Amino acid sequence: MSISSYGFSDSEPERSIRLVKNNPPYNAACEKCSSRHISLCNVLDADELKKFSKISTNFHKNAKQIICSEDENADHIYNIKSGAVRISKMLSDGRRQITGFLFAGDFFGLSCKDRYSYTAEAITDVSICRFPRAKIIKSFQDFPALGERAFDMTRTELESTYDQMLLLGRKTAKEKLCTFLFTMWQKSDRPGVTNKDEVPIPMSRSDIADYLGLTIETISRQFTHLHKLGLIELDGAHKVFLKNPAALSAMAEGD
Amino acid sequence: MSISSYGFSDSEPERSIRLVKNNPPYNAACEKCSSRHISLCNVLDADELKKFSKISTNFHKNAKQIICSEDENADHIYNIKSGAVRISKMLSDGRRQITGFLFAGDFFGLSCKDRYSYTAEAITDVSICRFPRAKIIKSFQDFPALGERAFDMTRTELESTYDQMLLLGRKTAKEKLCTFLFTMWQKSDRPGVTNKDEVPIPMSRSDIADYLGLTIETISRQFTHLHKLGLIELDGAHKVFLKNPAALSAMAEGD
DNA sequence: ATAGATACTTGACAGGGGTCAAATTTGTCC
DNA sequence: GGACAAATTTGACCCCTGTCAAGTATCTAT
Repeated sequence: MSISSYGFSDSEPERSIRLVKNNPPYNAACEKCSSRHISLCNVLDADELKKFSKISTNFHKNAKQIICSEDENADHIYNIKSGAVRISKMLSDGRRQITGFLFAGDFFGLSCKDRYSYTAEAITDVSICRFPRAKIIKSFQDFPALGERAFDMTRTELESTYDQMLLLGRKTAKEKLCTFLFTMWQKSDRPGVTNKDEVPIPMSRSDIADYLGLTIETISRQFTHLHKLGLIELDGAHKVFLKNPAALSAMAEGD
Repeated sequence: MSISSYGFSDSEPERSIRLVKNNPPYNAACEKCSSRHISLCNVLDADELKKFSKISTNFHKNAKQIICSEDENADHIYNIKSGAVRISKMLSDGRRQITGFLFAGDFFGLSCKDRYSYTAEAITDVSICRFPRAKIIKSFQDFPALGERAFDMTRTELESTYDQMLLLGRKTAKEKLCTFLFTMWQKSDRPGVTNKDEVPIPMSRSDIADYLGLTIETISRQFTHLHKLGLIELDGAHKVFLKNPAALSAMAEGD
């Protein structure tokens, strides 16, 4: 079964279709977008945003729905307003590699070919805005700062993939999970997280395994191991408390 | 021993210093650059190239010399005119991951931070031109096509890192080496390679191992294994003949 | 609240690739 | 061209992580 058998248009919820139909002259949602300050468009002033918002469409996806699929026409760029998304590639026999987890403020889909080279799926319920590819590329010319911002974000993403390659190629299972947890902790000073030690883990063990190049059993064993070492506390499978972030970080680098 | 103890300035050969001193009003080398048609600057017309070439400096490095180091100030962008370069990151205990091999036409060093996040070393003798970071970013504004070209090349690089993450996280040793050899074969229709089956392998077994997340012993064993399967012939360690590229490609994907 | 499905954890065992060591080939420098 | 060093190959052995299986916890829907 190919993952591309689930097309975007098939899984498009009715809600977003209504939004498209009622699309105002400019997208009022942009002005009050909660992730605007950390998104691609944060370099635009009020006037520019007003113009830019005309090409934006908002929609929601429920957890587990596909946002775009490998080998599908790369017609849109997606910007996450809230929720978590996983980006993955698959081999023909079903082996999967998750190349990244994306959150509010992240964008994806700016392919260099005319087809997506990966699949994006909602981990949690997500709120997303998207832009037609041709129009956003035009916008990069109309608003050079926007193009520079997209370039910057792409370079940042590229550098983080280098770190992930070091992890995948050279770190042990324990180091991999420590790296993952510490990174999630660094990202977790967001609204909704009150406790400084608390790290919400929206994705499943299976997702973590496919992100770190391990199996779910190894992930589970390493969680248990870190717990026995006193480095973490678990409250269910999706909430972790880091008891010693510094030690975890050191362990992540093999020290 | 930190790799950053070898600074760029320490290993700068005298030859390139003379070149800097004799720098003409514009860099005549750009006009007749052999890698111009595949490089960053291939979007510039003759006039633009003349202006752009003023910020370029040419130099050579011998095999094994360091071009730039992790944590060093990211002052320059480097463009490879000929030869092969490896990009790597290291853990504190010496474990190394090579994130990519670069060849004529490739560029590197366009960091999003003020320090390089990786080390670049010459695998063969290399001919390189470089540009001060601040000036090339200015050039992206003066010549928008240049910025777009850099952005395109960065996105292409990003997509190839996704493939490499799939390889590192989910492929077997055999599949990894098949992928590597097939990719090198695809890149090898370059001047200097006459035989259609011939693939020059400039890098060492150690480099290949650190690129594929394996050890040199495993690389060596897999070379022997592929030879016994009749898929490759070896002429020394640095020249491979692909006897059946299609089968190798299928094996690279696990089919 | 209960039942079934799904997700996660734990255990037993095995194998792919790592480690250590030695032999062989290739490259380099007078 | 010969000698030494470096790189590569090959062999023996083992461990980390994967596989297979069973048990436990959590989630979802009535």
